[in-house]
Amino acid sequence: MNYELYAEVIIDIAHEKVDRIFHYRIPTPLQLLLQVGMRVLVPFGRSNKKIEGYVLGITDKIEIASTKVKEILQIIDDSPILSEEMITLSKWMRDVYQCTLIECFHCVLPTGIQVRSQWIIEINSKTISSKIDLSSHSPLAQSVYEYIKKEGHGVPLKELEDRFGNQLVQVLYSLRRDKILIQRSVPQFKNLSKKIKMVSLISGSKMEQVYEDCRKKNYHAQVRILEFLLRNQQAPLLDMKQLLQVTDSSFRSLQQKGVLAIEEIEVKRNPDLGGPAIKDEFFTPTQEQKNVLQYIKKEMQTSMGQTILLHGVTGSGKTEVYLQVIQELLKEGKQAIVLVPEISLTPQITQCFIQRFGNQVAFTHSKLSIGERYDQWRKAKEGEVSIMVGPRSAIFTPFSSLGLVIIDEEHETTYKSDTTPKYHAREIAMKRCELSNGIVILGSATPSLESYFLAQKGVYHLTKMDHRATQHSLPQVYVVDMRKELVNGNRSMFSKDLYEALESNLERKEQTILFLNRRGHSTFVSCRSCGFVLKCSRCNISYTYHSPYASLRCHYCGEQTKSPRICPACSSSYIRFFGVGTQKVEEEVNALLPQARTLRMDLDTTSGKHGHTRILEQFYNQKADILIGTQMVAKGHDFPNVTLVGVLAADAMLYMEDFRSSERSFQLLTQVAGRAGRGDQKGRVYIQTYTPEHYSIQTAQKQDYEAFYKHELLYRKEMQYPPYTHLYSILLVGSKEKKVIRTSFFLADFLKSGYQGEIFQVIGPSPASISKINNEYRWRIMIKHPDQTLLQQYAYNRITHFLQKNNILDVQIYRDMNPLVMY
DNA sequence: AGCACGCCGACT
DNA sequence: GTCGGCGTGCTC
Repeated sequence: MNYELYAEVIIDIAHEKVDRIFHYRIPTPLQLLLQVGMRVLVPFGRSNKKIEGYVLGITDKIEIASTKVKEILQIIDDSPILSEEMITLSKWMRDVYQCTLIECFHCVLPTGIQVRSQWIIEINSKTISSKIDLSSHSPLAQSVYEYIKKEGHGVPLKELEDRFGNQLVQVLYSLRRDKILIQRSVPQFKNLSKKIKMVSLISGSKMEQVYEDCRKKNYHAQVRILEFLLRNQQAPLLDMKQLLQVTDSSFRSLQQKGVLAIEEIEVKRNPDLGGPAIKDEFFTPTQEQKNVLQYIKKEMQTSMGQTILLHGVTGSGKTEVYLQVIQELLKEGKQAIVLVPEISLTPQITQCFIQRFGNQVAFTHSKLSIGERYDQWRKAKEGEVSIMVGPRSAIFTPFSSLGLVIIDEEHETTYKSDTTPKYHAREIAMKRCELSNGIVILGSATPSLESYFLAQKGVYHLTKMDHRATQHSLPQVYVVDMRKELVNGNRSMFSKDLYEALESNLERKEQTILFLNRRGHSTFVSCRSCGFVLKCSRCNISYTYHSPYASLRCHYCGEQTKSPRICPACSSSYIRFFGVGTQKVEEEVNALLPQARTLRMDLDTTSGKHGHTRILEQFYNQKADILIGTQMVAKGHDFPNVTLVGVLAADAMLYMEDFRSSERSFQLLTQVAGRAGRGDQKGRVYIQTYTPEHYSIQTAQKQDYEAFYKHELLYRKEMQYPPYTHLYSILLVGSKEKKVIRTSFFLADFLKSGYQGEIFQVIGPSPASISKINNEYRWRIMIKHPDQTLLQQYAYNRITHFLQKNNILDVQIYRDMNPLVMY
């Protein structure tokens, strides 16, 4: 049977205009091999550039002229990279997040596998050299030609561009038109898998002879190798060299004698988790945990596709519940994904899973290399593991029968992607579990308002744990009014109470965490003479002063300059530093309590692969008394000897222009407070604030989620914010300010005038809260409507229409359904 | 997106 | 009269 078959291919170019199926003829030898979900290499466009594509279907009829159809060049992998389920999920994502299908594929697949091709320019061998006439070409063309000729082979276009500058394009065009040069597209395949050399014996009678021979001649190294292999059959070459203290030459000579084989085999990497080692304890569940477990197990059997919100106070032992639920799930031969905000910050929870389930667990995190992550992904795909622990992106782990997704600390904003598609891991989890009949467990001590609201309405099922699993109750929380400290003449960053607590904690040899949500030394630098504030030249944001090297840094674009001694505006020398950051806190602690050993943990001290681990390990092993840090110290750590937590400036995030700022503050305060008193001693928490009456602080002090929830919900209802409505955010970005502004107004008017019947509230345009980043101006438009689907559709239709009608140049338009952070 | 081709102004 | 700028349109 020999008839034409065509593949329906999505081309790997992220643009709406090519976000559709292209047909390619399947060459006969590939017809039996090609499957849906595979990657193929295809020629694309007028220049037949070799581009990778994804096969979404195989068909025998096409509606376009068959003369236009090109042929698949080759299959890239030996099996489909996308399962049917992942294709379905990607298509759903494309519709919901309003992006291209290829962007969804990139999101669903591990990074670094993409095949990109390079242009190679070479001399056209079909043109006889005597006939080449360069006289009509420019001198530049002649030197380009000479250069390629001298190289003797094709030269990458990039190399020519670097060498000959921007006039090259025209020159190449005319040389190619005259058939003197040709360009060739060369794909660059990446090999992410790791190969190691494996040594093994070749069985046969020769072996004994060689062994005896080596012994007689006192070839100790070779004897050791042979004896080792007789015991172990095979082993990695590198390990053997180290273990037996032998060199390559011994292996080579054994290889020559024909008794030893060295072959390259593919291995999957086992990355380091890092973090302090913890002891494995199997907890007998408390009564509360038992109840929750029973509840979840019942749900697992009866209501598939369900989402359960597990609201458990800090220290209530959610991890143990997760572990036992998974235990149950594994019995059924299903797999689980466990999402955590960021593993390199909290390796402990991951360790719990590894200790309990051993090599059935794979994990990923941001500090793994691309190859390491790729191997973890393949372990899941090939069924070697049943549990994946990781951040947001781990939600796309390719398990074949996903039974459970756990999202720990579900309120964390890191679960929302900040690049297209702007998905929330919770939404993906729910969709995947709908497709595979699994259940989702959202766990948090401080659930997001949206989730709790849905749980109250019965959309999610709610289950609670109100008590700590250890014998000790929640820590005692004190709110300190910093206004009174000021009145009493205390101008230091520590209140009297916190300072005394710090001192006594030091004496008792108990540990302390000091939390401040700002890194650097001083948060802004200004001139006291003229009021000039030093700002980043590329961003509309003030510089942060960093004390080592007296540098000014922009926390948005990373720009760094030396701190000036005189004011750039008025030349006075009254440059002063304001606002406290973690560096300054550390300095102050060292000055006031010189006997205290301090550690600082923020973005500046945690660079490198094991940056976090080093600090956490030191603190865990009590090599320091006080840990000073930003957000990262607040999250999920378990330090039994910490009995005191100080929050230096609780107001810092309370008054940002984001309707979620109260919620963020409450969550953060509750989480930090939860770090205290996790061991045998009762914990104390001091919250320093200038607005002690604020409900976020009041409710956090009492650790009263319900009270906070009720108060915040009223505010949201009054202001018509989520969860009572949905927001659609449009961000316009470009380097030409006037164009960005004009387009913003134009688009806003277009959105305001487009609806019939339904009313869509359009807010803006207005400058984004950071109105310039990296020399790009940012404006924002919001649309509000209570119905998410209607809002989504309206925004999509109007924007699409707008883009069709107007040719928008120099302005990028980013959209986000229900943004979590207001930029 | 990324490429090729086309149409127009600033030069020999 | 040509070179080289960018605008325009297409991609199985």
